[in-house]
Amino acid sequence: MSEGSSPEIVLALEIDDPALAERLAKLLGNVTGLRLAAPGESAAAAIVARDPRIMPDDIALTQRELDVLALMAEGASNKMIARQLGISVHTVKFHVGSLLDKLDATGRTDAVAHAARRGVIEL
Amino acid sequence: MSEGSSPEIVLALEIDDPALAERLAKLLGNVTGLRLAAPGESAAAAIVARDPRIMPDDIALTQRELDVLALMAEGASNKMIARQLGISVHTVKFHVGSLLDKLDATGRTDAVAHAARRGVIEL
DNA sequence: TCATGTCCTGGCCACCCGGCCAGTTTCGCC
DNA sequence: GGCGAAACTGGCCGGGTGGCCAGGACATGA
Repeated sequence: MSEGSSPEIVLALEIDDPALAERLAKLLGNVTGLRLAAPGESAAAAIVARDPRIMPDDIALTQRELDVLALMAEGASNKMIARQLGISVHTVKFHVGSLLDKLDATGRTDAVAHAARRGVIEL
Repeated sequence: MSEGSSPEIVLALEIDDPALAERLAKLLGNVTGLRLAAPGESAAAAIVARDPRIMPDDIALTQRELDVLALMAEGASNKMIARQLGISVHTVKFHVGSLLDKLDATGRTDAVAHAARRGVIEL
């Protein structure tokens, strides 16, 4: 069912810059034969930023925060992270709190997603 | 873009598949406010191919699960997802449970990470 | 010396999460 | 019609999470 006359081309818009993303979305929104992918939808092609200006250095993560972040990305709970790093759960929460703050995330899942998007961590 | 000047967005088309590239070029060719980059020209963004070998069929997620998963990747809580989808929190938890099971994840953060790794979702 | 920043720890608490039980409707397939 | 899958909803509850308060140790640099 994929090939044939004219199936819509699904494009994923993966631009960090909100202004550029919005302009592109508006421009591409009413192009017939083309559709922007919903979040998570698999697309035929993706629009990515040409200039990887993704990681602003004003958000500098400390080594310990990177440690915690990496384990968070593995799905580890605070307790597991504490055990792994040999520190207390309270300290883990402290670092997680800093992470949420610096990454502008609402929760640990959001933090991991943001970090992955920015290339801070590799999934 | 307050004035009617030309904040043209230059897009680089970097698709290997000639058929897809041509279709995209044709579709994007006559979109005002947008221009395809000449070879070598610096562009604001690029259109790249999306590897289509992404959805392993051994883990088949339902449409609803994909909806929930996408919102999870945005850092949404169960309550937010419920509001967004117009369903109850219990139903969201039901789908999240299925997701954790199918993706073999220990929690929602792990589920999002696994899904991203497998290409089920795009971050 | 004093200030700053990182890292570490504790308690407390409201809320969220995930797993368990139970049920309903709707849909396509045999 | 029966039957399973998907989607939906409810209650309950132990444990996890995140935000707030407090503090101390240690190194760097002004």
